[in-house]
Formats: sequence, structure tokens, C-alpha cells
Amino acid sequence: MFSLAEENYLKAIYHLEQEHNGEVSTNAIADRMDTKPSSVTDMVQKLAEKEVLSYKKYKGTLLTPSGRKIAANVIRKHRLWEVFLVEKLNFHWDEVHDIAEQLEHIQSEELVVRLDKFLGHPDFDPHGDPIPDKHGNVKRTEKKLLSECEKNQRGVCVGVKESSGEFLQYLDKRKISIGTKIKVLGKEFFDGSMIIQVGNDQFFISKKIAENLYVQTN
Amino acid sequence: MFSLAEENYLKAIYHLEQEHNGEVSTNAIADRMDTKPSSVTDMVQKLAEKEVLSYKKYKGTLLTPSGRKIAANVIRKHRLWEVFLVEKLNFHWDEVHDIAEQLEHIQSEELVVRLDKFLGHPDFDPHGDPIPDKHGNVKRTEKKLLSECEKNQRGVCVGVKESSGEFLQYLDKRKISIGTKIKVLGKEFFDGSMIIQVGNDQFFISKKIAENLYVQTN
DNA sequence: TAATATTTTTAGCTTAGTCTAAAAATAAGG
DNA sequence: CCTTATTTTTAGACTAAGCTAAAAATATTA
Repeated sequence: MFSLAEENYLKAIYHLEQEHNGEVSTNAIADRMDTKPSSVTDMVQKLAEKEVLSYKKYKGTLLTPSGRKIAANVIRKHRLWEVFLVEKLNFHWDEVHDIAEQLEHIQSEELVVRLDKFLGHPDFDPHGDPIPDKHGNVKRTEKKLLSECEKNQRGVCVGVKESSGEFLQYLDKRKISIGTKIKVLGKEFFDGSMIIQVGNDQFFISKKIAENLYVQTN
Repeated sequence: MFSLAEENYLKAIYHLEQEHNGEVSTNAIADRMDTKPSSVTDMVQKLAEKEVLSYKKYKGTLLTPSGRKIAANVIRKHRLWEVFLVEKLNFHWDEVHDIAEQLEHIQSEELVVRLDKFLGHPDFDPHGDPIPDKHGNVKRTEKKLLSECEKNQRGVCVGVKESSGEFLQYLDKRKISIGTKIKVLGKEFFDGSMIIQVGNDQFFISKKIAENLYVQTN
């Protein structure tokens, strides 16, 4: 079993590995976790003992497959709880992170299985991030900004970049939410504005909107 | 803010106060918490500093009103989560304790408010124990065994003592669950058996059944 | 490539919460 | 009411996880 602190280190290293794809430096971990490099060194040595990551002095660390699986499971729980908080308890997308940060450490295999079922086996959390499956595998799909899409491309809304109340209300009014299918009907060169199709409606959106909406294209 | 360990001490002391109604001894706490008396002394002195309980050497402890409120809030969360686990995730009554023991420490006022609402403001947990309100007040209702009821008394089923699969199935078959109203129509002296009314049905139950069913009489 | 800057590690200290062993206070029994 | 038993507290040590300050390794740059 891994302590709360250990799980948080594994999670941070997991995310840093994706971002820089490759070894993760001591300082990068300290930064991310808002702690001191010396503390990181200690913990990383302990985790290396437990064989959830490999570590060579001054060379950075890499998760082992087992470490990666543990981290992915914590992230799975975090994201499932976020779905719960938003879908069932009607929290807003931007209010749930701190609570999920606590809930992700609850230990019970069965709880995760049942929560997942209760939520209808969601693939994405309310921010559009993919939820790893029980084996720690992530559906690596291209998540990109709507503004990066070309004419005639189709995508599914999977999240937002900004999540201010105004923006969410804007989306609400146009019936855009997680899972909404969007097609780009036209795109203007000079200002980046677009005409898109949502359901049976077609409408104009500015570049600013398109730059804050994530879509998943397949 | 109180640490996980502190919250657990407050909760244990709260329960012990009810049971022995009065001061709680160091050994009693150690027993309940599965720890050593010396550890209890340390913690109790720390909590006395924080003014959540009063403590005189060798004399035992008593929660202060503020300590009692904190404890009741932890218990409130524990029981709300138990309702969630049983009602929404379909766990059995006897599987939920360990998970709720973890969930009770999640810190978020708003979460509790919303969870409570989501569950329909329940008054009792799946074991029939009352859920303290947000101010820490508990509906102090007489919870007693059905076997202790007299002829013509009415009560609402609020829990079970034993919770084996067989027993739960027995209750299920007779449509008895939390909230079910029961009236004692007759009681036999020599074997403690009863005739009871449940909805429109009347039937016979043995002493053993009556001794494992908690009812709330008003 | 030598000097300087940056990163990382080590050494030693701190706090929370626990433990054991021994001392002190209280309770019980003859 | 004195002796013994029980309960409680104290003293000192341990572990996990963090910190600071200094030393060591690596990177950068003139």
C-alpha cells in the first residue's frame, strides 16, 4: 500500500513524464509539488526502493510499469470523482479539483468499480481529460483546440481551456457541453472566426471562443 | 483545521461519552482506538490545548461544545456517505463502514451540503443510526429493539443488529426495510414471539427476529 | 578549459503521531 | 489503613515527511 504522500509523488511524476516525455528532474518535481528539492530526493529514493520508479543520482527518474499503473489508478479515481461531483452534485467544472484531490486517495477497489458503473463508464472528466481504464491504459486521443480544426472537420467537445462563468453560460446558451458533436462548416482567415454546426443549428463563433474549446477528433 | 488523527479521537470520545454518559477514561479511548494509553494521553493533552475537550490528569476527558460539534460533523459525514454507498452504489449495509471511515475526513462544507441534498436529506444511515444535522444536533430518538416493545406500540424500522445475508433476505421477503412502519399487535410471554402489522399485512415473527430489529418509537 | 552558475544530494533538525518501559497516582481488598 | 493491583502519565525513542544549510556533481559560459 502506498501513503498519500507517495501517491501524490507518483501522480506528479506521471504527469511530468507526459509533458516532457522522458526522465523527470528533481527540481521539476519539487516545483510541481510545491516542495523542496531535498525532500524530493528523499522520497524518490524511497520510491526507487519500492521499485515503482527507477532513479540514478543526478540523472532524474522514470516510473516503472508498476509505478505508472499506480499513478494512472489515482488519476482514474480523481477523474471519476470529478464526473460525480459535476454530474451528480451539480458542481461547476472549476470547483471540483480540490475535492477530487482528496477523494482520489480513498482506498477501495470495489468503490471504484461501482462508482464507474454508477456514472455510466465515462471516458472523459468534466475538463475533457481522458479517464484511464482499470488497467491504467489511457485512450490517447487527439485533444485539440477547436481553433486548430480545419473546414469540414468533425469533433466532439471534450472540455474547455478557460472556465469562467461567462464562458460556460455562453456555451450553455448554445447547447454546447461535454460530448456535443461539432462540425466546422467554415473558417475565416483574417480573424479566425468560424461557422459551426451543433445539432441542427448553425452559427458563428469568434476566434476567442474557438481558442477556448477543446474537441476530440478521431 | 483538525488532522485525521485528531478527528478520529474526537469521534471516538464522542461515542464513548454517549455510551458511558459522562467522562471518558484514557484506557477506554485506547481500547476503542486500538492504540496505547500513553498515546492517548499525548493526544488528549494536545486536544485540550486546542480547547475541544477538557482534561484533568487522571480524571478523564469531556468534549467541549466546540469539540462535540466537530465530532458530530465527522459522524454526519460518515453516515451521509454510508447512505450514498448503499442507496446509490448498491453496497450492502455491512460493507460500507471501512469506506465511510475514509470518506468522513474529506474536507468541504459545500460537498456535504450537496451530498445531503442529493440523498434527499436522510435522517438515518443504513444501520438506522441518526444523522446529526449541520449544527451537530442529533434527533435523539429512542432506538430500541422490537423485542422491547409492548403490545399496541408503534415504531419505525431504523436498523438491524445482525446483518447477515439470510436475515436481510428474510426482511426483504416481508417488505421490511429502513423507514417501514411496524405495529405490535400481540406478544407471547413464554417465547417472546410477536404478531406484527406491516402495511396491510399481519404476520408472526419469532423472538430471534424481534431481537435483531431496531425500531424508533416516538 | 577554467571559472561560475545551477542542480542535486547529503547531513542534521523538526513535527506529528506512535511506541515501550518505568514512574506516579488512584482504586481495591484484606 | 496498608498492601497490592490497576490506571494513567512521563520520559525517551522511532518513523514518515518535511525543512535548511552546506557540499558535491553537473552545466554553462567566457
